[in-house]
Amino acid sequence: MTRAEQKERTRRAIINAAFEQLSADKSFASLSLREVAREAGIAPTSFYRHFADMDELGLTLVDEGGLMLRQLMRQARQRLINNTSVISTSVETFMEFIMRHSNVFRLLLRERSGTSAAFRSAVAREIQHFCAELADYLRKENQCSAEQAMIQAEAMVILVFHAGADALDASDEVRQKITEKTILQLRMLAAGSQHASL
Amino acid sequence: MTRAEQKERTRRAIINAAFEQLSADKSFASLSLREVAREAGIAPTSFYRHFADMDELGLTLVDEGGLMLRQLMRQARQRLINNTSVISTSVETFMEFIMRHSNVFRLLLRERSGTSAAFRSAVAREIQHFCAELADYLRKENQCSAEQAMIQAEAMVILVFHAGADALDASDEVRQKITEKTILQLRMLAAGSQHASL
DNA sequence: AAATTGGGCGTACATTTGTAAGCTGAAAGT
DNA sequence: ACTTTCAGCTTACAAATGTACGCCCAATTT
Repeated sequence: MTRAEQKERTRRAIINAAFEQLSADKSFASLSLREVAREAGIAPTSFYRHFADMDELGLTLVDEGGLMLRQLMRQARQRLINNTSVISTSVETFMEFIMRHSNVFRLLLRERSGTSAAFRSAVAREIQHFCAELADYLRKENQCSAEQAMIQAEAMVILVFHAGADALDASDEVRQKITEKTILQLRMLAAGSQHASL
Repeated sequence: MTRAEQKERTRRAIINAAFEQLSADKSFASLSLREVAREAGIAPTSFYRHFADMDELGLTLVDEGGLMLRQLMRQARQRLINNTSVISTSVETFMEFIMRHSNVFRLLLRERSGTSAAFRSAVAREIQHFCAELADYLRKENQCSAEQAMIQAEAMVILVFHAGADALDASDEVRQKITEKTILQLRMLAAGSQHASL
């Protein structure tokens, strides 16, 4: 095995260890370098061969999380071909995502309002991608102004994100309720955005 | 000075010290018992005379924060007498609140998706009060079903909260933009909720 | 073949943390 | 006047943390 390969491998081990330890009761901030190193199976000081500090690791995690989100979006758009309702398909796809990758979602959710400005803007950037693509879709669909579309898209993303946060801790049954509620909220927004007098 | 008075006084000192230390770069979770005690001007172990642990203090802070929120709501309703637009008055009042008590707002914002289930549900409860009162208002105003009103109210509160989070770090100018955007979003919701076919 | 590089390790240290144990002195109760 | 109560203090300790320093040895380069 080549040296670069091995290095990449332990780098992944660190990243995976970090994701692994994130949970409902464990935020990234409460993660210690030593804990991550332990989980990754390396000595604490070896951590520095890959990241300058925990912040650098954290930003990497946020980037990866954002990447996964964008993949999710593509997936949702593919589903649209076979399904008429944009809104319900999107919300349901999102719910599947947060269940499958709850740790990733929790990271983004928390660091969005976390203590590190770098983290906050990193998450904001990822969400912005999300909004921009949705706005683009809305503008084409509804033939409204780009600004109007963006404002609507942002509201939609906020609502869906929040619904995801609630759904994380909920039972299957409650999560279904939340999904329906969110769909209704998005439809309110969609209907209202068509109104001339705002 | 009576003994009970003195005890209450240091209790307040602890609470105030905790609020004082919350900031953009310091969450409650990253607050240590010793730090708070130092700021409050007492010995670390004296902390235990007032709270069993940091969690108990944190829940107290959340309660106080919720109380302040409800006071804010009353204030907004009083302003309504002299002003026609419910939505813009409410959003503007909210923005004033988060600027004046940014530490309090940050606490609620973060612990809403924090690592402690007790904190999360405490914050959720406070926000629920907010929603319930708003829903009541909407129901009377729009003569819609209680359920519909609640769904709309929740969406509104989520959007306003999120706008507040963005506004915290923003300049006066940007904050104004955010305020206008949020008002527009709420109007979309209000207009859309009147649509029969959802 | 020899020299260099670099990932991983063990040791070590200064800090910070939560909290246990026990003392003190003034307020409150008798 | 006495005893009791109790908020606050000092001291003490074990645990955990970030990270500096230097060694090792296999992959790479020369």
